[in-house]
Amino acid sequence: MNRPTLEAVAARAGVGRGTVSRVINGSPNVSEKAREAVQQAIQELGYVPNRAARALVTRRTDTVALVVSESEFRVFDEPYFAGTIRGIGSALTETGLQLILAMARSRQEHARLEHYLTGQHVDGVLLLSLHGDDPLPGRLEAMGVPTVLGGRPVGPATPYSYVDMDNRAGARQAVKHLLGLGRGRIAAIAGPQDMGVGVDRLSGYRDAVLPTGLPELVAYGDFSEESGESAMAELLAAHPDVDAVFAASDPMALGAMRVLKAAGRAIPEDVAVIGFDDSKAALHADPPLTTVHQPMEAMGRQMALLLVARINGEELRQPVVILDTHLVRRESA
Amino acid sequence: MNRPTLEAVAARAGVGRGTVSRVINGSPNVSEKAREAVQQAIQELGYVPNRAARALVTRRTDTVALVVSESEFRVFDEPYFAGTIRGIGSALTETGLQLILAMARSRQEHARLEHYLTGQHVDGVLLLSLHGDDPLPGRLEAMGVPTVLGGRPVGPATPYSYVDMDNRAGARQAVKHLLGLGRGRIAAIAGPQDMGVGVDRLSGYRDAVLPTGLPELVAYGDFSEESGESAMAELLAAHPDVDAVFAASDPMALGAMRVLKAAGRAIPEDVAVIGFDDSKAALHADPPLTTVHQPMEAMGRQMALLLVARINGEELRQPVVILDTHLVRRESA
DNA sequence: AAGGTCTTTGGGAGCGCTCCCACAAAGAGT
DNA sequence: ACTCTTTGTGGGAGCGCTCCCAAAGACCTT
Repeated sequence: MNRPTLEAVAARAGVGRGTVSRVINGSPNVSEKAREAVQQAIQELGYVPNRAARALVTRRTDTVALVVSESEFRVFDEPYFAGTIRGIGSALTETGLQLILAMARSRQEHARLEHYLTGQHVDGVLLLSLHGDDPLPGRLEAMGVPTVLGGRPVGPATPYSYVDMDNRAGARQAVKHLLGLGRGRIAAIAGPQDMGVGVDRLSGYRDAVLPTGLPELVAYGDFSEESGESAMAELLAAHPDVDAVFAASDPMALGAMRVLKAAGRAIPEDVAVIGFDDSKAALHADPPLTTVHQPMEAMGRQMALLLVARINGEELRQPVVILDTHLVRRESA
Repeated sequence: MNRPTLEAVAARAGVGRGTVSRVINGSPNVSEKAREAVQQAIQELGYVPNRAARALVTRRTDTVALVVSESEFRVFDEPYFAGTIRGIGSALTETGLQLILAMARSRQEHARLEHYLTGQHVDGVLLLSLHGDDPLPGRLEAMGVPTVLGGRPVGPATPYSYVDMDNRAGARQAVKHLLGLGRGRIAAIAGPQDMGVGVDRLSGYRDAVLPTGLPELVAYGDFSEESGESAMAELLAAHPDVDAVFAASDPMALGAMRVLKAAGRAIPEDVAVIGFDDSKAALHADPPLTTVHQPMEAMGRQMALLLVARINGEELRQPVVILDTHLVRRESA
């Protein structure tokens, strides 16, 4: 039952440890004959290198962590999560790295997690949907742990590398579409303003509305369906004449639609609605929700690729990647 | 920048390596004085044990893998996934184990994954929603890797340990509720019959229908919304007089509802609908979907706990855990 | 006071690997 | 023929930890 070691392979192949190691790590300076002998021995013995032993000497664990911290614990429920993790997974398997899922709910678990991540247990860290000025990325980078964020962090010119959607352009395009429909009382249900996504999607709305001289009607939510409902109720109370809504997330748009319907407004006749995410739920909504598509799987892939490049110490021309978004027209607007 | 080693801590505390190791691992035979000195040194140096070094000698990695294989890659989209992983995460952090997410899309990645998992890189494996007679759990156990399944595997009396919902009882209860409503043409949209869940939920339906002498009207789906739509269409064509539907998953129930509405049937007046999952979407459906609740987070926790127990070599009286399900009555039935 | 037991301690050995140095073998140049 | 490379190879050292053994103390007994 005991797994064979490098030494066993060497003995079997009639070579030294060094040669076996070279074959395994693809060193060029190995004779064809030796390589074949080693490969056969590996095959016969079913040899699998011991990661721990390798990690001990190389000081690399070939492992990266995807951190899901307390406030974003519900990411699992969110439509974008599946795509992102899929992208991360596919990019990572290609490079042979392992993905560990690090979760932290309480504050003390958070501290423990930071301790763990900085304690040479992972080669790099992937951080999803950061809120506010979370100190984690700064601490990690300070300890020499490469970190890549998913979504622009708030604050001016942070030094972190990240992958993000072009949220601003997407929002702008959505609102311009509403404008093109002849709507004149366009409201926005914005996301949390302590997140880059939240800020950027609202900026996009403003970009489109400002030049027209039309009023800015804004309510805030936290991307959840419930918050979309209350924001819509608020909007409806303050501006009964609203004729279009741009919601910064699909769940919020869905919540808004529910409230609008309950208030007797026809969609899109009375009020046009556009969401953001291009989630599955948007497609199945009634009426199907016009929304802004964002390439989630690509984002995951890019995050992983960026991280791998940084782990390998490559000089990055571009530590930031921005992915295109575009409007998907359906029936709600 | 170099992280301190055990030896550094020992030197600082004025004790030997052995004593530091004992303190870290909570050995009882350490004097109070030594323990304090060591703890302070650890604090001052910010010492974090090197996992690789420890793993090398203990032959334990303190890591378990959650395998998400090709066919179930969409689990990320499924409502039950979030709860399960949450439960796994919370149970695991308590025990200090790390969770690695192992994904395999293609067949060859699958082979590589098996190689990896059996190659002493993880202490145990968690397998979600197995299809058919997947050879993976058998291979893993044969190689001495403890494995716990989420959901009963098909086939009579497999030797694996697993955690499952009482799917049969839940389904039976749902159908009995339909019967209690006076419905007499109750159809089932069953899940894949190569999965325990699929089989059991259909059995529950039969348990309730059989004694009544009413006809069994069954169509099959794969738990997805789309499959629910086509199954419902099929059912409607074959049995236009159907007055109730029990779907083996919420997405299928939602798909069925869409088709029913399109066919002009009122829910629940013309056709009552019950789903299974108690997902968030069920709550927000129109009308709110009556469904069978299953404790997903508890399932995740139990899976993790079972695995940990097996890893620690505990003698298990009960290598199988079945969790209760119950009907949640809303407006669709 | 001497011998016993139990607790606590330090440190050698060794886990399986990579790194690197020394050296052998094979060409290449004079 | 001889040196000087170049290429390929074996194996010592050591990564940071746990295990375990021998020895030192502490505390009883008689």
